[in-house]
Amino acid sequence: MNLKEFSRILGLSQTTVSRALSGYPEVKAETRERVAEAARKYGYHPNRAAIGLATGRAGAIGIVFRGGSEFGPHTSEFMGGLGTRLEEDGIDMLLSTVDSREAELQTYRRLAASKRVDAVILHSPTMEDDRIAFLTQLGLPFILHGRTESSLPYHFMDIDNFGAFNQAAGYLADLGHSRIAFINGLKGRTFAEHRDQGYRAAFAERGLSVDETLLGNGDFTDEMGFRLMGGFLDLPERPTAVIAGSMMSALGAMRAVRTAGLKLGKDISLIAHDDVFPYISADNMVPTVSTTRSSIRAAGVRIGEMLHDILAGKDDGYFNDVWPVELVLRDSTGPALTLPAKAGVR
Amino acid sequence: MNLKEFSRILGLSQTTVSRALSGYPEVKAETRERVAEAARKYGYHPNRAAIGLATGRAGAIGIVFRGGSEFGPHTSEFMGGLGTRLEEDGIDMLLSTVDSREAELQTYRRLAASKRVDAVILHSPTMEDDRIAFLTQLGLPFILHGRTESSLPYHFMDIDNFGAFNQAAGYLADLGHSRIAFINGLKGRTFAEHRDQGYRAAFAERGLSVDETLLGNGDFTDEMGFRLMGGFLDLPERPTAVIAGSMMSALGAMRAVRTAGLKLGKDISLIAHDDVFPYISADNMVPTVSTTRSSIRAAGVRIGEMLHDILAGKDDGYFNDVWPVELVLRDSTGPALTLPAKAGVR
DNA sequence: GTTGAAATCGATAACGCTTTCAAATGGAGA
DNA sequence: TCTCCATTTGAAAGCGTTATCGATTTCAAC
Repeated sequence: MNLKEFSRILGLSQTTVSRALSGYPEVKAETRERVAEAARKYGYHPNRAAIGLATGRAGAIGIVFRGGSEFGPHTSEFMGGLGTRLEEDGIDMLLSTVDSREAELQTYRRLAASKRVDAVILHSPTMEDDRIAFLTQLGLPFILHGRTESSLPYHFMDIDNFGAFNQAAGYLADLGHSRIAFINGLKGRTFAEHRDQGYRAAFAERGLSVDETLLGNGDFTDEMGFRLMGGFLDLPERPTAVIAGSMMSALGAMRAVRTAGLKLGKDISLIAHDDVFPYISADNMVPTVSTTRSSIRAAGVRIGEMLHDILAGKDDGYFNDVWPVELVLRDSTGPALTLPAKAGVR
Repeated sequence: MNLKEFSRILGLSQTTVSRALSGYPEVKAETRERVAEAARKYGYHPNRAAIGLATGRAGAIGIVFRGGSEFGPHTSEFMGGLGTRLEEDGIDMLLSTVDSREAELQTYRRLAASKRVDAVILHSPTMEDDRIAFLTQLGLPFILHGRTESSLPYHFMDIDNFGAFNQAAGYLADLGHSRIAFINGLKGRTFAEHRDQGYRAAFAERGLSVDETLLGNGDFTDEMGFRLMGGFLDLPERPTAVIAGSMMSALGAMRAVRTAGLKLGKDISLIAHDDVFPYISADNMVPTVSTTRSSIRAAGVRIGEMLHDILAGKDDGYFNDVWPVELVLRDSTGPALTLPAKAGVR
């Protein structure tokens, strides 16, 4: 069923039907209703390719994943939020997977040239990210989930990673911990750098010095958490607290603590960053885990909103959201019992 | 840049250029090469909407997620595999999220009517799944990841869930375990039913009877694993072994076992189903976990292949893949020490 | 009744590609 | 040199929308 036939059934011109369906004002309310109902009845949906050709808009946004392995739990949650928001506007999400950075840029070029998408969403930025310049020059609208260092203006939405980990480290320090291990994310990623800076700033503010041997980087897996934490616990002066960049690595770290025969919340304090996954809850851990908390799903929804505004053309200036992060205290954090270096007394 | 301008630059007709780019045989190899190179040089990519309009093909496949929350780690892995395969054919993946079953069907109708996708991929089937009949009647090609009971023929790709859990339960039973708890997936889902059947069959084959109080259903989260296992351990006659439907629930179950002061692999044996996530490895648990193992990513790749064949029109008959599942033994399984019912001795 | 403006509606030209069918070109054979 | 077939190229007709105008209807006010 196409517009021609559909409008013939209705006894209206294609123009009127098209206008009625797209909600243009110059069609009588009664006519519009009649058209809408008929569309429902006959299951008429305009051919998307034809709309695209006529309007120049694709009605879809693109997201590219590197390696496919980049498609982790964080991504899923984010997409869930983004998708629910985009659904409202009838915008679809187009996914691509590539195996290299070069291929990623190539994909953007293809998506732009072939007009498959109206905009793309960037994620996992590094401190210096060539995609900003590339896409700006390409003229393909984009929003970055995260931040990067760039002289060019661009839309982004990020959480206050600096503040979150500054708070976490500061809180632990104020509990008397001075040897605070840090299981951070992948080196080079902006969020990991910001977290690192926040951590260091907390120490600096208190006149404490950072022990570099207590810092580790890696992807957010249970395994990485276990390995890094195991290493920290083997140090001559083990840490009395640890900050984990994700619930996954926290899980591994907790395992390492238990394996070492230590008690969480007592011998070792833990604060983890919680992206709020429905299937891993800090409240259900034993002990419950103190977290810096920020829903990655909510971030997806927000970016969907931005996208809506940008595609509707009402983006005067650039969206530059930075969300504060909440520190939620639970049972995994407590005062430093054993003061390292000099033998501590209870 | 459009075809008209691009072909003018080349001094060829639109027809020839189009044919050269699409690999038609009636264009001289030399011409084809010249066109291909120019396309690269000028970054020409045909407008996808125009192609779609002219050919009637969308060049994309659709996947619908309910609730957005359905978008868990299993899905991500699957999509990663699927995406890498589809990439080869230049087929994009179109994602939609909906909030009800009704909306899901509605989305399929929209995708089909508006010709946004050439096929869809179904997942998370229940034993009786109305989507098969719906899509068959709609005429929208589809592949089901999983299986369902249907009188209609359809393409599917599934793993041998029956066999996997039959093997797992059988192996534990042969080690002397008779009280084997089972943390299964969501009730109603085909895979969970098949696993249940496999479990029961293992008992039946050995003349053992199944204790229904040791069976639990739930989603694949750490929390659910913890809760269900906790319940089992509180029973007057606790189980001596447990089978978990996923690594997530296994993680929770392990936590419950430890919390109860029991030792894994000794007091309690564990077999978990491993979908092979890169970020949670059975080999890195303490103790290492015996698993029934089947890469969900590989399943994605396979379905991508099927899709390729179906869209190329070379699907004589229906794809009905069922993959065997491997039982990998590690340290979490051991002989039953305490025989329940009569007081066991250590 | 008329009139004129406002409210509706419709014919038709894009949009950028594929594909059909016809035309041109090239080379082999006579 | 000419004819004829095979190879290669081209002109033009869709594909199903939207958007631009121009045409028609409606209706209040005279």
